[in-house]
Amino acid sequence: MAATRRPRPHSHAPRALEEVAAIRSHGRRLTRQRALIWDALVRAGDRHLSAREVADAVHGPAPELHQATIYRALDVFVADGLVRRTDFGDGRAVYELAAEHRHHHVVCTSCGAVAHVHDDAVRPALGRVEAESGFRLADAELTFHGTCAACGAATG
Amino acid sequence: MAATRRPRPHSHAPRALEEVAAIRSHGRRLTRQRALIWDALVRAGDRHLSAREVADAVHGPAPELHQATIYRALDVFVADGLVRRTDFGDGRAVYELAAEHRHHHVVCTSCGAVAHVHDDAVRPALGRVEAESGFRLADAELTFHGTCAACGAATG
DNA sequence: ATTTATGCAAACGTTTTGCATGTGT
DNA sequence: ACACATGCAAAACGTTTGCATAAAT
Repeated sequence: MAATRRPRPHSHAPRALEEVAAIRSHGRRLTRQRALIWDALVRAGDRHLSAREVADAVHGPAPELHQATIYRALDVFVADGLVRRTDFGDGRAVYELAAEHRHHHVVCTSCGAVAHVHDDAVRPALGRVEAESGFRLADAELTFHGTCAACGAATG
Repeated sequence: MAATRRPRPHSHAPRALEEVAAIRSHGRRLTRQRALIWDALVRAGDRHLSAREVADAVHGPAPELHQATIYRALDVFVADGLVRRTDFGDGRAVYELAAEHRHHHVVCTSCGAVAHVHDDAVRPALGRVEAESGFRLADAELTFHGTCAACGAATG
């Protein structure tokens, strides 16, 4: 399959030292693949990416980078607290840098659109839920499901 | 909502006419399989069941009842508004009668335990989220993720 | 040198689908 | 009689895993 694949000598944008440090934070090894995956998340900013979208972003520079490697890298990042994983519960799960501001999501059950919600709109409720359930929700992220304005107008 | 709210006996009574009517509500056909699946949900009360648990419950009386049929029946019930489906976002999805009181769930990310949360603990937040996002969350159900008391104690 | 990470393929569990047969209405 | 529902097997889906190889420390 891969005829001539030569290992690119450390490619394009100079990676910031802090990012390297972050990946290495828990004694992990800095590999070309992890750097690429990390870069994809950095470039995405506060737009979360699915595992598939990470693959798309990364397959330009490294077409042979396997999806399994992406899952493993993302798992590591999540385990190290560098990346946040959100499962929308409709078959989609997405990843974004933990450094982004904490926020919550609203997903349109009709068209799948996703919007962000500020934490302060939600925090008081978290306290009440903690009190009632005895669970700790310290850094909980919520995913709301509803109907977006566009779909509401169309259907309603 | 039913006009006459009879105190639901915990036991499973002979199939009530209202239940038959419910299944038929949208011109659906009342089949043996659907009746069994429905009964499983009724017997479960406010304990939600996974698709697999419905299968287990139903395979006593009808061992040949195929899992695909269960998914199709549950889809129909959900489409007709008789059953509520909740996807916990950790690979588990569960079903319960829509007639049960509306409530929300807290899932322990460590052990998977699930607790219920009353709607009034949460409703004010829903309004704020609606305002901020422009989404409509009328009958939204939330799934919170956190650490249950037992796991919190164990881990520190 | 040692340990960890990768590529690959294969396995996984859940859900969906095409099609022939069977059943409620 | 007819449309609809079922059983079955097979496929789709996203994700995980075992293992030999490769690369980072």
